Amino acid sequence: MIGLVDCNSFYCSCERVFNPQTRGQPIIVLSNNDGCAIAYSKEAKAIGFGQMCEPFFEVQERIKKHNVVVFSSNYTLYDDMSKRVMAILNNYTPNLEVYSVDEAFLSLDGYQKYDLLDYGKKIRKDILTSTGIPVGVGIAPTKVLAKAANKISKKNNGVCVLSNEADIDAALKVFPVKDLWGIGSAGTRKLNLLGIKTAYEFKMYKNDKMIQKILTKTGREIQEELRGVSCLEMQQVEDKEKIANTRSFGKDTYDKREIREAIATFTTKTAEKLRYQDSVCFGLSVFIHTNAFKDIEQYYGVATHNFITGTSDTVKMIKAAWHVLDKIYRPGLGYKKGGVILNGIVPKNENQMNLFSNDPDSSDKLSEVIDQINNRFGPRTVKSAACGTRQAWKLRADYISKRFTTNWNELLVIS
DNA sequence: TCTGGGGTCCTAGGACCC
DNA sequence: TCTGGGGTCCTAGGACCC
Repeated sequence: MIGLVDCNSFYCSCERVFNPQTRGQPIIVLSNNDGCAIAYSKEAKAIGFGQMCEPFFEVQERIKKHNVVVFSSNYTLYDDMSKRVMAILNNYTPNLEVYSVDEAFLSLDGYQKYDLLDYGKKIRKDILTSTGIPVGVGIAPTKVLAKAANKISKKNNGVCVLSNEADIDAALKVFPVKDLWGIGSAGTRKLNLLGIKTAYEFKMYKNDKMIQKILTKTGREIQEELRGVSCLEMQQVEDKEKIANTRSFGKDTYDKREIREAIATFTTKTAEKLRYQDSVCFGLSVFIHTNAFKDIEQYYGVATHNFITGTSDTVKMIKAAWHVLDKIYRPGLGYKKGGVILNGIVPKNENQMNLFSNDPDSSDKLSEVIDQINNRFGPRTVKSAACGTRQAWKLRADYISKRFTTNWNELLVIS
């Protein structure tokens, strides 16, 4: 059996832990740059919010009208709360797969001898009392079914166990196919054309070749999982194959120097993430983008630099990124978005050395020391001057909460 | 005025090789 | 007039997830 534990309205719940006066009030959390609403508490959903990434300025009126509490996103806080939740879950299974910041799969093989409903309730209570975060627990024979059980649990006291065929079929008969994990809008449209509306109809649909054709291997696996055949194994934490840092700028930016600073900053962050997983990269792509929401001529510039040997050296990577930027930059345009994406990522100890290269990462030690300082004294205590000091391109965060759990200066004060 | 960010997997089709 | 066949590797783009 597999369990899926998922935090309810995770970002909102994190904010609420440190702002208990918001209990019972609708909360929304905004995306980077305060651009869109991306998370809603259940009270906010109840009064009609819930559309993913609805532009903030379009919902302003309704926010005022309903007295909705608004927060900018505070990823430092959410990441730390996530770690706390996962640490607790680790006590309940020998094999935990952290699937995202707010959910995890638990292998429960051999746990059939326990009352799984009780087990789910216990997990739920433990996390709530230890962290203040409410969660839903779904338990079933496969990942896809556990996901479905989890969704059902939210209307069902927070725990749902689907263990035998009859219970599973009864649940699937009233489960819309569009709510299945892995079936998005395109897949839903195609399945509807075949007359498939519920998860049960999908499970029973006999023409496997047709499913393979319209939904590829992914869709076939979902179908098998509905039938109780496990196709999606528990995964180990693996190194990332791509590392990105991309941002919308606070305003349209015409100044190339500002864009150079932004690109240097993005590169610095990707390099840090790269070193954190002990890897090097062979490719570094840079893109810049005009404002897609404006009725102006659009330009999307993108190009890649390939390194001869893998690197994770910030200085070398910024040089490369700037070189790419020079190639794609077109003067006279207002840029709204930019980013850096690393690819060709391999573990550092598998790095191919080039026989003729006379260009070792001289600053391996340097990067290491910078990482140590920044770990100890806070992010970007030391950084390359290329990142600039003014950072005029920076994004907005007008409603940011404090980093209650990770910064001594921002602890919650109770008076 | 204001419109997110970071990932994964799969497939088709091009480039290349013999 | 007629213009191989089969294989691998790589990448762009679509779909999906949170």
